[in-house]
Amino acid sequence: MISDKTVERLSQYRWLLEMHVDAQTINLFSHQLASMASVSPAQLRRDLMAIGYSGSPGKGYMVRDLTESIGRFLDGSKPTRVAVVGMGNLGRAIVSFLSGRRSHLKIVASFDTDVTKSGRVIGGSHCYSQDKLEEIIKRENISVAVLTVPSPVAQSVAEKLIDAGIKGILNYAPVPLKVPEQVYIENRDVTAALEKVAYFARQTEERE
Amino acid sequence: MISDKTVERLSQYRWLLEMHVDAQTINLFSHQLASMASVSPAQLRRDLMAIGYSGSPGKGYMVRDLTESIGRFLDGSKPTRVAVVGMGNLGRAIVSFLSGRRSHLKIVASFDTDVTKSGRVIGGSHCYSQDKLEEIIKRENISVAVLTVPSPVAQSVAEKLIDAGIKGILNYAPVPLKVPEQVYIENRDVTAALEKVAYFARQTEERE
DNA sequence: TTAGTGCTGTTATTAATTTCACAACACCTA
DNA sequence: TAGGTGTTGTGAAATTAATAACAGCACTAA
Ligand SMILES: NC(=O)c1ccc[n+]([C@@H]2O[C@H](COP(=O)([O-])OP(=O)(O)OC[C@H]3O[C@@H](n4cnc5c(N)ncnc54)[C@H](O)[C@@H]3O)[C@@H](O)[C@H]2O)c1
Ligand SMILES: NC(=O)c1ccc[n+]([C@@H]2O[C@H](COP(=O)([O-])OP(=O)(O)OC[C@H]3O[C@@H](n4cnc5c(N)ncnc54)[C@H](O)[C@@H]3O)[C@@H](O)[C@H]2O)c1
Repeated sequence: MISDKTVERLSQYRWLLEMHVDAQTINLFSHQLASMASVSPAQLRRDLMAIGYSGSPGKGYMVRDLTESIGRFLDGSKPTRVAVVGMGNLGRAIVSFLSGRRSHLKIVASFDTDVTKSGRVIGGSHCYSQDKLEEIIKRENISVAVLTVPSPVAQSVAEKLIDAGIKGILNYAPVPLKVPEQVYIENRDVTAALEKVAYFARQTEERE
Repeated sequence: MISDKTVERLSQYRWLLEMHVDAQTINLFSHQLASMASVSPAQLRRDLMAIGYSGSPGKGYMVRDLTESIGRFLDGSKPTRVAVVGMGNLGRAIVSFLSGRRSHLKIVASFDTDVTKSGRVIGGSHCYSQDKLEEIIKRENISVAVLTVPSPVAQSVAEKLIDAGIKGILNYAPVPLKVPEQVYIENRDVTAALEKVAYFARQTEERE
């Protein structure tokens, strides 16, 4: 089984390969890509070992080939269909950011209880009323949701999503969701992240 | 030295204590708070040990007291002054979300190169022109920055921030910043997070 | 061809983090 | 008082993650 951390780093390696390697570079050494990603060369080689990719000594890794290998591993055969639930400030920012990006992550719908938001097209995808949630998720075969609703309703909305068949949730509400273990949850609590940064920033200040 | 993970969990414990514990509850057992946070009781006890807090057997932890202990540990003596750089969709969402929250994290300024954004008050804090960055950061004694600028400029903006004296950065641009090691960086790459969720969601789908 | 160089893949080692397990303690009840 | 129950704090064990180390290969140059 492959780890959490490894998957996240693979995603980053691919992004670097696609965005930060110029077209004429056809191969790269582990220390080069590792340094772009701020990880150790050993770590990078180990991550690639996990997906069964091999470079060649003296030659390194073929950029095109490696990019595709990571893609095959991360993306699977068909695009992942994604919904964003809660089209407030954050939800809209995420939709507009992700729309028309990576073709294998498709934002196909969004949901909101607020009638001034639902029924419109926001950031390139249709925003539906929350009542339609189960229907649309099943019909559109959506497997992943981004949850950006106010925290008091996050748990109950998550349960509706899971009942409707969602298999993974990227949760921005600062509540640790309680879900059955087959559902994968990734929590992104902004306040906790900022408090962490503030704590360590103060540590370095005080060390002076 | 206290770990990364522990600090993040402490922040979460505090949030739960403040928001999810009703006023008449005066004490809690480790298994109760642990279950709210979805961690093991042993983990919780160990985290509290790290900050030198002690409960009492049979009684558990005093809610008020524990909340304050975590606060003393995380917050330090004075509020942390924070700036948001790049007032696009995401920057504005974060500012409006954080303004008027936790009093020890103060958003005191924001910055943008776009003249239609700078010079105004956005989400309760003044948005300055990017030219003023160094001046304001020094004058306002800002130690932490949230970075929400387009990724091609993220590295150069980060360097300006560090020159101006910033000690910690919460980075939303999907580039791994290269910075001197005294500066604490927390990367929040939305795409990588979503790809990770999509990957594990697919795993559970295929396991069926 | 042969020796040399510099890389990869993988095993071994070390480090970090989490969980286990249990003595010691507080409190309740009789 | 004494015995029972249920919790904490923490050393030890287990697990997980990261780093180091190195054999072996590919290529170069003489
Ligand atoms: N804005 C940020 O930067 C930010 C940062 C961190 C965390 N968050 C969290 O993300 C969540 C949303 O933040 P926001 O700033 O976008 O808030 P917001 O109030 O702007 O948006 C919330 C949206 O959810 C909708 N909504 C409410 N109940 C709903 C339901 N039951 N089903 C579907 N939609 C529902 C509302 O109509 C609204 O449009 C909150 O939990 C917040 O704590 C936001
Ligand atoms: N919107 C999202 O949900 C989201 C999610 C993940 C990551 N991101 C990342 O966050 C960043 C911002 O995203 P966004 O959607 O808010 O984009 P955006 O284009 O809406 O906002 C970017 C803002 O930065 C400003 N800017 C440009 N150059 C600047 C400079 N040198 N100094 C200061 N300000 C500058 C622009 O004027 C603009 O207001 C991007 O790197 C993006 O990849 C956004």
